[in-house]
Amino acid sequence: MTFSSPSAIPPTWFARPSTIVAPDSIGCTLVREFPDGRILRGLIVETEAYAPGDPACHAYRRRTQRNSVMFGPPGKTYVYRIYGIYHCLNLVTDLDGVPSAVLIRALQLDAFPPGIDFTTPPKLQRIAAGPGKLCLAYQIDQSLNDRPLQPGSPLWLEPRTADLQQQLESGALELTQTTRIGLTQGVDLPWRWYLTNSPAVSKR
DNA sequence: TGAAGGATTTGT
DNA sequence: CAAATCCTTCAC
Repeated sequence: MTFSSPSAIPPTWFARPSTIVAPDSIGCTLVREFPDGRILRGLIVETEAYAPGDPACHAYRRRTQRNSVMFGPPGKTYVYRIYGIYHCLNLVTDLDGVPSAVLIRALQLDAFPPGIDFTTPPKLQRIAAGPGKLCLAYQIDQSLNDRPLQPGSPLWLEPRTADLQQQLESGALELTQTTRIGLTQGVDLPWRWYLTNSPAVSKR
């Protein structure tokens, strides 16, 4: 017997500009279901937006095989390999035909991920502090590209808890908006957001 | 068909 | 600051 998760974020939620979805994603939970059925959850604490007309966006020049999923409907994964070593996870956003995405840059995990040997275990708060590191922890590679973000898939999102939402509204928790990291173009666009003072953010 | 370089991370 | 490492993208 299977039930659709009432708390999963629906595709329509992603059908907005990446500059809106990116800050809205902070505080949501990224859920990973491994092939063996184990579930891992992490709070999204850092994101970046990539949008049409943005020279740093992979889809800036034209549609290619790699970036094609960004041109498609929202609510799917866009995973790419970076520097031949790591992977990065994006959420495809905005309307079908509008190439844009939100890069997930850091997660605050609630448990150590399975399947990884830590000879010298780092702090739990730093294990998913960075886009490449969170993909290692979540075992995300290109086989998870172009997957719907919904229960039954390897990855999906759950909304902010009422408590966290209230903390944001009351100012007990805040978002910091600043410029993106590691770029050579579009360096001045303030399209990076993170949960202020979170110990799991990649860089401050 | 070849060459340059990248939305990173770690260690020197 | 340089290395690791590979594949995408663009130029010839």
